[in-house]
Amino acid sequence: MNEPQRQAVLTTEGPVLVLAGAGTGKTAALTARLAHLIATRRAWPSEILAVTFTNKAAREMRERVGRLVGDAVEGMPWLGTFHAIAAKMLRRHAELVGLQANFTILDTDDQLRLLKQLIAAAELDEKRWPARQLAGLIDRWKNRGLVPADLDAGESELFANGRGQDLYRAYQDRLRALNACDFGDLLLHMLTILKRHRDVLELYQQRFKYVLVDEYQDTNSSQYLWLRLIAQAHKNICCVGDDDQSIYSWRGAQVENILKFEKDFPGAAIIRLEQNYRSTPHILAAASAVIANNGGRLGKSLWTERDAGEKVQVIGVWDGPEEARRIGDEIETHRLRGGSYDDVAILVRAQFQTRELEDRFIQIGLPYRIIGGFRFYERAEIRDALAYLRLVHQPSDDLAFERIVNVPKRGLGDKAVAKIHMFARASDAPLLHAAARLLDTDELTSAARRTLGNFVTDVARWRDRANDLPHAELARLILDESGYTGVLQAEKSVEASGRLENLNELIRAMEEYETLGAFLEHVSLVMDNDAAVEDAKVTVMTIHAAKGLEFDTVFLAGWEEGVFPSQRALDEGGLASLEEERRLAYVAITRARRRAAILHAANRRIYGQWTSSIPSRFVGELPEAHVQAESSMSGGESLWRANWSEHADPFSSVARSTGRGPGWQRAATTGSFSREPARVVEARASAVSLGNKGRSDLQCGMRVFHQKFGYGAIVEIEGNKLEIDFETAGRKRVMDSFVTIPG
DNA sequence: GAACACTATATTTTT
DNA sequence: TATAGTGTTC
Repeated sequence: MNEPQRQAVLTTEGPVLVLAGAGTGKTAALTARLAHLIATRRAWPSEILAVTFTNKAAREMRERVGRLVGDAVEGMPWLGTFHAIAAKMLRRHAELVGLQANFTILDTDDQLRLLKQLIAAAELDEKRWPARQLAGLIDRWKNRGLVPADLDAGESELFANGRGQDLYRAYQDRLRALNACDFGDLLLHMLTILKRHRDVLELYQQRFKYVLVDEYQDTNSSQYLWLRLIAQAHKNICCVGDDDQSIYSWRGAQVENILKFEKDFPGAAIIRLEQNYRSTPHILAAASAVIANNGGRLGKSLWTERDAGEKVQVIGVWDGPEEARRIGDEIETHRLRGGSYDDVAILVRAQFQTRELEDRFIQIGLPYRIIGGFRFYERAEIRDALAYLRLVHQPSDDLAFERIVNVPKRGLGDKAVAKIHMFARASDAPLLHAAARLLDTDELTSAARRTLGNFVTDVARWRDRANDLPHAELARLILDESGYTGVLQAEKSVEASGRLENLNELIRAMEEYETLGAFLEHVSLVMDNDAAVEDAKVTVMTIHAAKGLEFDTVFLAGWEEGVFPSQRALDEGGLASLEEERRLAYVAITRARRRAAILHAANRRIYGQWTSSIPSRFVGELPEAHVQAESSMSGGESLWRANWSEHADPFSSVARSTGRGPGWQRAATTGSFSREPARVVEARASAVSLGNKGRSDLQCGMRVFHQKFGYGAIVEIEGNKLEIDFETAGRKRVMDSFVTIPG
């Protein structure tokens, strides 16, 4: 351990802020600190609160602490994610916010369905006021620690002409009636309890002699308030983070939390971890130069003792497919030199960029894995199976009931369900109870009555069996008896067998848990499924997903204005977003141990439209001394320049009138464009916001004129890209907007 | 309730 | 371009 790391471990008393740059051995210091606290008997494992953001981080920390202190850890009951810990606490005090201890934790899908119902009930047009938007707003309010009563008119105004507050309140009432809460509530409810009930607050304040927070720059307001309350008594709080790696502000994270730590905890010790053990000097220099363009940083300067290694590569290519081809080639070369696929990651800004890579990798048979996208517990069949289990576990889980009452199809359509709803509302009972009672009436058709009767008795029987059957067995029984597996088996498609396989996997996963309740809790808090160790593969993922990881070789694809930095982020958040994008660039570069290659394409298909683009401003911010640039475009750099020459710029007239939101303007005037003439800045704005459709006046075989290459015949037309056999320059690919029809 | 046509829409994502 | 969600028809 180096000196600052030792300090981070040994400064046990009082508030401590550890500013840990990328790759500086943060986790090692953190786990050593925990082990130290335990080994020196400063606290029992149960007296330490250690929070992380992801399950993965929590798992890793638990393992590493275990390795240092052995079984004495006994699991550390209060080491976990914010949400897991808050859920654990909330189950003990649920009645203080009107919930029962066995409350359900809803996921986004349930949440959305519920909100849709509420929006419909409020007689609002779901088209005009989408549930997703309301979900987003409520989430943001919760992140900020705001309950419905805290909203002012301005906040409420953000949805459906001032009805935001009402809907938020209705949503919370509905959740309470369902004995459920969403993710945000886990923290928000605990916060409410800690504020209102001194005894509970003191209980936790006394218990936790030491508090440790990982990734502090990612905390949102409610997490921050929660922490501050709990740490107030002993004030032994150690927060670890890196303001330069704050990339989750869109999720409510407040970098300010880390920036104002000293104010919140006067006399705090500030420790900087700056020696980097991960990357080469070139990579570090590149990352540092980029991030230096941000204002308001706490400031760190990373250094390393490692040998220089290769410069950071910057590769310009013609279009997206070529980018994928190039990356594929590079990886094969790496492989031929004895490298492993596991060493390599390709990081992208947005999920859609993985498509082209995937296409290419399939084509050349390069083994890859794409991280992100659909997660195991989000698959429809898994959610259906879970809904059955939830309903058996908790008969008042109306959302589960609704989800599966007609899955598989049993002829209980909208009408039947609407009647059950009416009945439930009238008698203030859960849907399952209402359904049972409805059977005694003549409200339903005889067919519906019979099938609903079967369903209700099935559920009752499963509930009975829950007492004597192991829950994995129970799950199997339910899936069989409900006809769910039967339907899939009958289908005989590849997809159906995949689903059956997933269900088997689910049941296998259940076996690892003591009780059904414990399993369901795990599922709602841990949405990812531990992937089995596989063969060597290259990894494709978003930069967000790569945070905290490292790879020998990293390809950073799609560094173009509009893609990265994302135009949308710029439009919405202006300079603040630009800086967050820059932090994202910093995170991206610092993932690499030995080799980083940054790629940008001149043309890219976005939503099916060919779009011209220019290199990301972040490429311009890379320090020349540490970069090796090349361009593979036909015509080389000259064509590149030709694209933006005064004459050929197809956007020069449009740029002045369209395509610039207010956000962009702010970003454009404050960003660092010093290397480029002002006119190019405008071209940048337009290049990404204007799509190009292919021209209708061109045909194969036509003779056309090109500014740079002269006369030639069109060989091929693909969207707005042309392949032209030029009389003097040979075959080139050009954009159709650059050619004219002579005569 | 299945099959089809039409239309709106398109980041980042953990829990 | 692709897809999801909605509406229409039988």
